[in-house]
Amino acid sequence: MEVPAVCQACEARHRGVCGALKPEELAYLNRFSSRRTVETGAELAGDSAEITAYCNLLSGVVKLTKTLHDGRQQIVGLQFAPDFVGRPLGSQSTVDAQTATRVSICSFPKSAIDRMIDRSPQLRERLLDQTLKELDEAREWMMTLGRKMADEKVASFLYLIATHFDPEAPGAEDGICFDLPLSRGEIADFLGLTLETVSRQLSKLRKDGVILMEAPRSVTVTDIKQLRCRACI
Amino acid sequence: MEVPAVCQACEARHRGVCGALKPEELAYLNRFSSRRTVETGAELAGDSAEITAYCNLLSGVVKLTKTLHDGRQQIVGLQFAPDFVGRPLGSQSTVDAQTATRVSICSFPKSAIDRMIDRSPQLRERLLDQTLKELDEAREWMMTLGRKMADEKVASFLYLIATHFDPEAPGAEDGICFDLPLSRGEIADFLGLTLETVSRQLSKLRKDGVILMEAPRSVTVTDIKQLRCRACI
DNA sequence: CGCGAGATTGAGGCAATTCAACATCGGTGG
DNA sequence: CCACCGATGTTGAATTGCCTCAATCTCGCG
Repeated sequence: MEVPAVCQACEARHRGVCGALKPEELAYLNRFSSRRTVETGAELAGDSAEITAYCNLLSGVVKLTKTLHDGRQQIVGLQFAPDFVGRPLGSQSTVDAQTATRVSICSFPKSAIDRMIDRSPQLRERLLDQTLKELDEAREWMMTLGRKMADEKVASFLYLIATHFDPEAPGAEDGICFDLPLSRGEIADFLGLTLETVSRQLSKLRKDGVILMEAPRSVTVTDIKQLRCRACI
Repeated sequence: MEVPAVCQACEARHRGVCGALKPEELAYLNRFSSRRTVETGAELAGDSAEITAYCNLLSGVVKLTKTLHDGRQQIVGLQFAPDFVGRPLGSQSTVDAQTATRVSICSFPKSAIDRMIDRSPQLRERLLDQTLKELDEAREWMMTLGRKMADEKVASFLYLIATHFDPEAPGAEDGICFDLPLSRGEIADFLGLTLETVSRQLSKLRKDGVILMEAPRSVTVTDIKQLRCRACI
C-alpha cells in the first residue's frame, strides 16, 4: 500500500510521530485525519474539558499553561513543529494547550490514535522519545525559573527561540532574525516575571548591542555568543 | 518458570517497572541484578560521567539536580520508591542523580535493561507511564518556581512530602508526621530560594500552628487543609 | 481622528537576598 | 566529664532586585 499523498511531503512524517507508522497505518489514520489552520489564542485541549482530539503541529507555536485560582499563570511548555500535541493515555495533570500564533495542524480523533498506540510499538517508542525530550526541556527550564536573574531569564528565552528557529544558530554567525511567537506578557508568564521586567531587560539587551529590535516582535540576534553567555548556558 | 524469590515481595514488582515483566524475564534480569543500600550523598548517575547502571529505588529518596558554572544549583526532581532511576535511551540533558537519604536499590547493568526494553513493549509502556508522571510533576513544579511566593513554595514542598509519605493525607486527619528527606539548603535548591528564607518560612508555619517541629528534620502537619490552602493547590 | 491593545519607561515599595551573629547538637579527645 | 569543634539551623539588619502603580508612546483600525 502507498503512503497517502498528503503525508508524502509532511514534516511530521520525517521527524514527527508519523515516522513510526507503516504505509498502511498512515493510510488508515489518514481516513480520519484533517489538516487545518487555527487562529492565535484558540484552545487545542481544554483544561478540564474533554480531550477529543490529538494533532501534529505542522507550523506555528503552541503554549502549554497552568493557572492558579487567583489568575497567576505559568507557561510550562512550548511546542513547535513537528511536535505531537495532546496527551497519550490519561493524565492527572491539568495543562491548557493554546495556540500562541496562527498554527497549522493535522488532527486525529482520540480513538484512532489510542488504537494505533495499542498496536504499534514503534509509535509508543516515538511518544516515549518526545516525552523524554519534553521532560529534559522542562527540567532545563526549572533551572531557569528557580535560579536565574531576570536578565539571564530573558537571554535564555531569546536563546531558546533563536536556536529553535535556526538549529545551526549556536555556531556564531552574522545575525539570527526571527519574530517572537509570544507577547511581552506571555514571555513574562514563561519566565516567571512581570511584563514590565521583560520589557526592561529586552531594552537593556538592545542598548548593550546584543540584539536589534525593528519592531516589538521582530528580533535580530547580532551576538549569539554573548547571548548564550548571558543566558548562563 | 517461577518469579525469583527476591522479586516476590518486592514493591517494584507491583507498582514499579518490574511489574511489566514476565517471570522468565524477571529470572533473566535477576541473574545480573543486585540489591544494596547506599549512603546519603552518593552519586547514582554521574552528570557527565558514563552511565553504567540503572536501578529501582526500593526505599529512601533520590534527588535530581542541575548546576550552573558558578555553583548555583536547582533540584529538578525527587524520586521515591518504587521509581526507576536512570535514563532509558540516550539523553541530551545533564542531570545529576544523588541520594538525598540512605536508600536501598536494586541495580542492573545498563545493557541488560536496554536489551529488555527492546524486547518488551510492556516495559516500554511502563517507562512511558513513569516519564509522563515525571513530566506532570515537573510542570506542576514549574508553576511553583515561577509564580509562587516564598511562603507558598515552602507550603507546597511540605504538602508534596506529606502526601508522598501518606497518600491518604489529603483527606484531613489528626497530624501527619514525617522526617524531611532534605536539609534546609536542599529544600532551598528545590524551591529556588535561599536556605535562610526556607528557615524563616518554616518558623512562620510553626508559629501559625500549621506544623510542629520537634527537631529540625521532624515535622508534624497539624492542619493539612490549611497547608494545602497556603500551598495554593 | 480617536480609540484601545500592546509596549516602554520611571518612581517608589516590598519581598527575598546578603551578610552576619548566635544557637543547637553530635562527635572527639584532653 | 567537659571543653572544643564543625555542621546545621535560626534569627536579625541592611541591601537590592523585582514588582506595583502609573504615565507615556506607538501603531493598527473603525
